[in-house]
Amino acid sequence: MDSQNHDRPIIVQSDKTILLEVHSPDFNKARNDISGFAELLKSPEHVHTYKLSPLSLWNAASIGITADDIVTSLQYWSRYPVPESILFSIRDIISKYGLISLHKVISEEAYFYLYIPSKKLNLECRSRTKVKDLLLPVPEEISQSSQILDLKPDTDIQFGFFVHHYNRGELKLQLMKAGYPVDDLVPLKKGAYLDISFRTITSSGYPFILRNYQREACDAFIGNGKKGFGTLVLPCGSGKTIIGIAAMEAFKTNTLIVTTNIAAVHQWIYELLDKTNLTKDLIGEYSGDRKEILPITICTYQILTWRKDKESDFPHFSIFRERDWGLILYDEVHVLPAPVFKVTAEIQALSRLGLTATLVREDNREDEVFSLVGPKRYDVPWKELEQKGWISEAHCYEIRVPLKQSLELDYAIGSKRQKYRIASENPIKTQVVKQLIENHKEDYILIIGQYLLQLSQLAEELHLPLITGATPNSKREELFNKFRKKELHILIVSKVANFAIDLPDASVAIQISGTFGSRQEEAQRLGRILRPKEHGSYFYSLITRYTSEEEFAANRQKFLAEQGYKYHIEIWD
DNA sequence: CAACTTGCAA
DNA sequence: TCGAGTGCAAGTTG
Repeated sequence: MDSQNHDRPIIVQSDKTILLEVHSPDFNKARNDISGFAELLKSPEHVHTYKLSPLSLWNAASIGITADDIVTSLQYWSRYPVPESILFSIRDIISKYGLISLHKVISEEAYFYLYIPSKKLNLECRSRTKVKDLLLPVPEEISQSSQILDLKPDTDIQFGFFVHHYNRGELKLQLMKAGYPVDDLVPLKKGAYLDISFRTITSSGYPFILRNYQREACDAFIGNGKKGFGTLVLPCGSGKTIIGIAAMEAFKTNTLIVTTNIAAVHQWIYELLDKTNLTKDLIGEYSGDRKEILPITICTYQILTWRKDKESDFPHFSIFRERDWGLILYDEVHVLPAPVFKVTAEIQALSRLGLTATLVREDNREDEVFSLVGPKRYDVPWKELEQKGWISEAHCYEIRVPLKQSLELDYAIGSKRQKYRIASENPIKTQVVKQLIENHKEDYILIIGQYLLQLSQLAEELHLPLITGATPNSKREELFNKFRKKELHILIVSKVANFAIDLPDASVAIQISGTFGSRQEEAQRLGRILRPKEHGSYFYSLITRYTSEEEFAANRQKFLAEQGYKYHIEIWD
């Protein structure tokens, strides 16, 4: 073995994990390479773990990274020889990408042709019931490849099948689960024309120009040879909405935008009015309050999936048919609910763009997003954004606090859940909060917590205003405005912080208790709170030492590290 | 009929 | 599992 390899930063193991040494001088370069084709599993202080999965490899393949590129990169950074089985597996998985393809049949509307290159693959498809059920024999009158669009002349079509157009999504999903992601080459429907273009000066009076990476992301989606569907992964604060609007400008068509909540609906409307030539009469809100369907319509995922009871169908799905849409935008596509996938015929026929900060889903359904919305087309390199000053450095501190002595007995005898709650509500945290407030006298601070009781006690003790779900909108706005006008510089907020888009900007966030639930979402919202600041942002997480709270904290680190945050651990005595 | 409150779902 | 929060619809009120 070559001894000079010893300062290389990664170790590739035969279980498909990659270990990356954080303190290596090549850490950043190696990480930028690896993250293009491997998923981050965990990221504690010294060694980060990545994994090569079919999905991560196919995402890489979809933006033109080849098996050779990946092999070269692994061998370049690897300390020890890369296991032969890994190299084989990478080539094998990548070779399956786009092996099977879906085509339009000339003068045939109801069926598509599924191209399968070999007898062996044909048998493999037929051996899987869920795939087989969707396949139909190719009728005899279709005997030549010239009757099928986008096939090379004289391609052997004997191993292929016919597929009903409404099974388009389901078929892609099932074949992806079988290990063969389909290359969907059926031309997408063009929607009705709509004149939409960016203003050079926004309505609010600022000059507006698309940033380079925003243009690049948009081009990666619509550009040369792209198929008009896919997902863009963008860090928080990089201007997802703007990139979505750039795609709309390029398509110039009736567009349906699906978002997570009402606040986001309003945010989109605001941005569209501010930055494009679109007028109010062209932009509709389809929500519980209003049911407008206009050339640009924005709705929530929830209204789409609403139904009277489990037996009835989804009445609002009709929105997909009510206009001649040409583009569907999925905001925060990683939360796309399963039922929306069911309207596959309508959705699969249209151009579609997913926007997200992370492709990770806690239910492991990211493969469904991949096959039904589209693969990752662009990943904004956050390091570059940081260098160019579009996003600022964020410092994360985990402060470990001892448990208050009088609670030790309760903790010892409590159930798992009680333990977690006792640790979370540890009153010693209050002292730390006081100290942090002292340290950040000049900064704007949000204190975030999970339990209302804990929050209201803290609010009372420190004489600070508190916002929870029960706080009426008028009161929220009043406090937010004071905060924005700098009349107020500390605010305590409950889980509303997870959802409210209009949360004011702060440069410091102190989390005094966190949720068991979706950590990925939490990290994402925190990313939103900590928007770029001149002197960087600070995020403090208070954790009670030697309690179950530490496990939760360890798990969350990876999401923060994924966002590119640096992480420090401090002990409080 | 707009502005609420209430109950439900996921 | 629980706690807190959301959005939707339908009912109630001035």
